[in-house]
Amino acid sequence: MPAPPTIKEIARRLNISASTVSRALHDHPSIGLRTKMRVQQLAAELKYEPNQTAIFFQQRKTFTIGVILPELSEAFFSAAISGIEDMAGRHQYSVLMGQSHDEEEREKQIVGTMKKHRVDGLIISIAKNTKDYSHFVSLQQAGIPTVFFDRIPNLADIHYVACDMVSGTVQAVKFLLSKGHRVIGMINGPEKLLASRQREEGYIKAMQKHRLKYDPTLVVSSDLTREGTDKAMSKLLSQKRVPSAIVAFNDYVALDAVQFAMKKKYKINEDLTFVSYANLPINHYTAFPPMASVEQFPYIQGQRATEALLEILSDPSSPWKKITLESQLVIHTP
Amino acid sequence: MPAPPTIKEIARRLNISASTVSRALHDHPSIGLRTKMRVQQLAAELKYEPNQTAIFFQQRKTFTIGVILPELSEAFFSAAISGIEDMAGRHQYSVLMGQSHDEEEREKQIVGTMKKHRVDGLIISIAKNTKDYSHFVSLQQAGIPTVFFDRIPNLADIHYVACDMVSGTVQAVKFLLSKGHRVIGMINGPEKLLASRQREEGYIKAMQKHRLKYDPTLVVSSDLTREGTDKAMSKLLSQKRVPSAIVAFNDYVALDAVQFAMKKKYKINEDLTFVSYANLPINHYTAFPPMASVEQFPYIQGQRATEALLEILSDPSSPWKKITLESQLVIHTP
DNA sequence: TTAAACCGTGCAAACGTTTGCCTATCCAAA
DNA sequence: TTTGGATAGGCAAACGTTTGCACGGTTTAA
Repeated sequence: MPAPPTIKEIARRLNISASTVSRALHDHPSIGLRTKMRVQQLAAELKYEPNQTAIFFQQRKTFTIGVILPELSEAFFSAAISGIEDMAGRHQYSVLMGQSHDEEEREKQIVGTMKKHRVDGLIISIAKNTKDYSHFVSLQQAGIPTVFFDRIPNLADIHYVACDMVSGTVQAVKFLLSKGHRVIGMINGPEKLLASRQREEGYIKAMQKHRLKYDPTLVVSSDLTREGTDKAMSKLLSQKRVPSAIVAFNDYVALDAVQFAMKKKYKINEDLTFVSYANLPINHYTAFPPMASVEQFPYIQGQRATEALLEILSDPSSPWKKITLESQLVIHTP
Repeated sequence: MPAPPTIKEIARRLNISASTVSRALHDHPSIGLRTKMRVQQLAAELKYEPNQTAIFFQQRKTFTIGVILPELSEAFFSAAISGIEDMAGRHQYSVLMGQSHDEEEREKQIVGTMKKHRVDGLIISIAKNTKDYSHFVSLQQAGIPTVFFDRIPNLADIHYVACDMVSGTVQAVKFLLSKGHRVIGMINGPEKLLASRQREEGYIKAMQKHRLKYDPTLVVSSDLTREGTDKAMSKLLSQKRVPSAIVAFNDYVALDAVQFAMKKKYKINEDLTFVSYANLPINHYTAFPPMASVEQFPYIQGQRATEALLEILSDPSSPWKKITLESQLVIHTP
């Protein structure tokens, strides 16, 4: 491993100055054709590659964006990161990765690393139990543009990309109504989550539009564990008005709920129809998938977040990006 | 965004030299306690953060490892990258990501970017249709240690981590034999793949151990598309000896095969038992998952690859790492 | 009392690249 | 012959940090 060739080296060999070499390599107009050729040829011969670390340092810019996600191995996030990487790559940006494992401490630490690496900007989906936002504020102070994505903190002036669950939920409930269901249950998530509130809002909205009265006992909440879902299900199925269809908070919940219902001898999607929110790529394959899923387009969200960030980077005075994608019901045709 | 504080700035304010500040910040023994304190206090006040880009440049080391994978959104790879990130993070390394989308061109381009970024080392799972390895050779020339992982190129002197499918296949076939199956089919992948050869080898080995003769007509191959799998299945099910159990190349193939079999009114895991190789995290949830899966531990593979790379980085003279993990049969208890 | 040892600090170079400004040469127009 | 403008290229500083070496001062041992 001989030291890689540098501009200086080329300059020395050609008996010209480093600045000339640099300009020649960049096709600067004030360099004569002769020298330009000589430089470029020698550079090719030596397989010269610019030392980006030097350039990053000198330009105070790294052409790198940091991405902090809760869990890289979750289908939703890995789709998102795929979108991020594609869009970033298309614009010659690199992607630095970190996963918080939904822990606030780790998240703060990664933010620190990213800051030290002098990433040009960040895309973050915050950890579940992050309560303190000081590390995000410090990013603002440091002048590192940040686009939040999917899980966004409750702060005033931020850029974000998120997916509105209201519209998707309205579609989901309407779909069930159109299939003749009149008693529709919902297994929602923890009440403090924005995602939960949006789902409930959509549920109510759809019912009202159809001039049906909203029965709160049909909306139960699960802590998203299997036990929580089992509890929610047994509550739902033991009430006076037993639903003929259920909207589940997400695919994991739906699958738990399906298993519960199967144990109770319900015929899935006959006695009891399920609709869910997609995070698993499996509907194709499961024997009793939900009949329809509200799709959140993680890949596209990732792309849009990256796009937004790149725009901010090229125009730092650009206004707050508040991008909301519409979720959309996808009906599974078996 | 005022310019972030630098060592120079601290030095100026304290009327001492930059070198003293640098040393004080690093707890260098030759700096007096008084100055050390003063420096560290001011640094804290100013929220000084070392400019890593300067350090990277100066140290010719970036504490960054590059990862190039075919597809970030595939469950197998996203699990792997999770392992990589965890292990890297534990050692204060960052991870730079790239996905090749299984295209040779893109792969080469990413290798170039990684080189320019001066990553300390690389972990690569090569693209399906990469035929030309020159970009990998150039990495060697540039002195960038590279650990290949799962999909490894056919080159002599390389580091790699892979998972041996032979042992897992032997276990899988044994498992089926122990369940009383005597006619066991296999849907294998394209014959040129190492992965396919290993599966067949395992199949034969297991049969021989049980003094059963190897019937080649029971091993058919699919191009891994649904159509290919359907074709393979219909071949398998229309022969004289119809298998009562099938070993499928992977989960995707297995699920396609299951659907095919269901259409033909087979009762899954009763008339026809399936065993597969895991790449989906869904066995828990599917109604008719394979009865068992050969697990390849992508997360662990990722970790081990990273471990290996870190060792190489700390001891560049270390010998070629050729790490083979044993695959292992996991029996799904419903 | 002198020399040696030690302590705390500063100097300056180096890492590779870019860029504002200056200079030298040449040619043409006045 | 002077002026003036291209044209082609060099100088040097700057980015922030680290580190080998030297320096002046104080203490310690002989």
